[in-house]
Amino acid sequence: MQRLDKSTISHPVCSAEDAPSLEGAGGAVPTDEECAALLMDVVPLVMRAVRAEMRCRRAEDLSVPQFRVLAFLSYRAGASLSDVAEHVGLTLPAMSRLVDGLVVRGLVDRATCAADRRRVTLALTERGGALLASARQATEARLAELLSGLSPSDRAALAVALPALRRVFTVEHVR
Amino acid sequence: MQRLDKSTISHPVCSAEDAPSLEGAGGAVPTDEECAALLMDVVPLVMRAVRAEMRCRRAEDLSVPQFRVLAFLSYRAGASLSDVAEHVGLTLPAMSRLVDGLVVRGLVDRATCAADRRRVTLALTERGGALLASARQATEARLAELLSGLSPSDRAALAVALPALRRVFTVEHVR
DNA sequence: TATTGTTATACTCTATAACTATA
DNA sequence: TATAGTTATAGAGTATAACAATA
Repeated sequence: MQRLDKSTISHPVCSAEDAPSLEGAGGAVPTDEECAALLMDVVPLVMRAVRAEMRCRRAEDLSVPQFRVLAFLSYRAGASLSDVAEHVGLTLPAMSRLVDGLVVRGLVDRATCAADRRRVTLALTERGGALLASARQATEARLAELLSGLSPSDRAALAVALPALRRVFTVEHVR
Repeated sequence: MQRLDKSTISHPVCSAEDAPSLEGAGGAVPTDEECAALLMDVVPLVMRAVRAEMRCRRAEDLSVPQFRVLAFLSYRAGASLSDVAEHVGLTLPAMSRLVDGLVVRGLVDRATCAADRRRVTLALTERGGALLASARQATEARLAELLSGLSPSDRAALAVALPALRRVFTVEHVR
C-alpha cells in the first residue's frame, strides 16, 4: 500500500482510534496534502452523523439534499430548478426528481414562470417552512450535544476552519 | 422561518456567498449551536467534492463508503462483516451488499471463518490494495489542489479542528 | 436462545441519454 | 439553434423485516 511518503498520516479515512493523527506533530502547520488526508478521514464521519440525525425523526424526516433544497428556497423563494441544482450541486434531472418528492409531500410549490414559460418557479409552502425549521433545530441541537465535548479552543478552530472550507469548496469553485 | 434567535447564523446549510458567517463576529469563541450550524452548512459541501472526485476516475471508481471499507481492511485484514459495518457506520445488510459488489469486482476476498463458521473474514486482494492506493492518492491530490487556496493559519486551524471532530463523531460515541 | 450474515423489499440519490416545450 | 425541464433507465446506498446457519 504505497502512500505518499512525505505524509505523516499513514491510514486516513478510517475513523477509528487506530488512525494516527497530526496532533502529535508538535503543532506544525500541515501541508495541503495532510489537510486533504484529514478531510477524507473526518468528513464522511461527520456526514454520517448529520444524515442519521435528519433521518431518525420518523414520519417527517428529510434527507440531506432535501434539507438543503428547503434551506436554499427559504431565502431564495422563486428560484428556478437550475438555480437550486447549481447551488445544491446536483444535475438537473436529479434535482427534478428530488423536487418531485418535495412537491408530492406538500413542502414545495412548483409553478411555471409567466415571463419565460420554460422556467419553473419554486418556493416553500408553509408546511415546508415549518418542517425545515423543526428539522434544523432538532439536528442542530443533536450536533451541539455531540460538540459539547469540545474545548473552547477547539470551537475557535472550527470557527476558522469551517468558513475557510466553505470558501474553497463552494460549488462554483469546485466545478 | 423561525430560527433560534440566539444564533448569529441565520441561514445555515446553504453554501453560497449569501450565507452569513461567523468571521465578522470579532473572533469570539462560538457556541456549540453555532458550530453545529456551521457543520450543517459546510460538511455536505466538502462531502460532495470528495464524492465527485472519487467518482470521476472512470472505469475504476469508488464510492465513499466503498473507499472507506477498503481503507479499513487495509489495516484490519481479516475483519468480520460486523467489524467493518460498525466502523464504517452501516447496517449489516447494507454492508453485506456493499461487500458483495467489492467481491464481484475482485477487490475484496470473503471467506468463512474456520473457528466460528457464522463469521465471515474479509481482506483486500492485491487489486483492491492497488486501487485503494491510487484512489487515495488521486483524491488527496485533487483535494490538496483545492486546499491550496488556504492560508497557513487556516491549515493550522484545520489541523486542530478536524481531529477534534473525529474524536467527537467516532461511531462508538455517536450511537 | 443468541449471534452472524444473507435475502427480500422498498425507498432515495445520482448519473446519462433522449425527449418536449419554449425562446 | 439554444435553453429549461422532464422522462426513461440504471445502478448504488440505505433501511427494515424476515430468514438461515451456526453457536
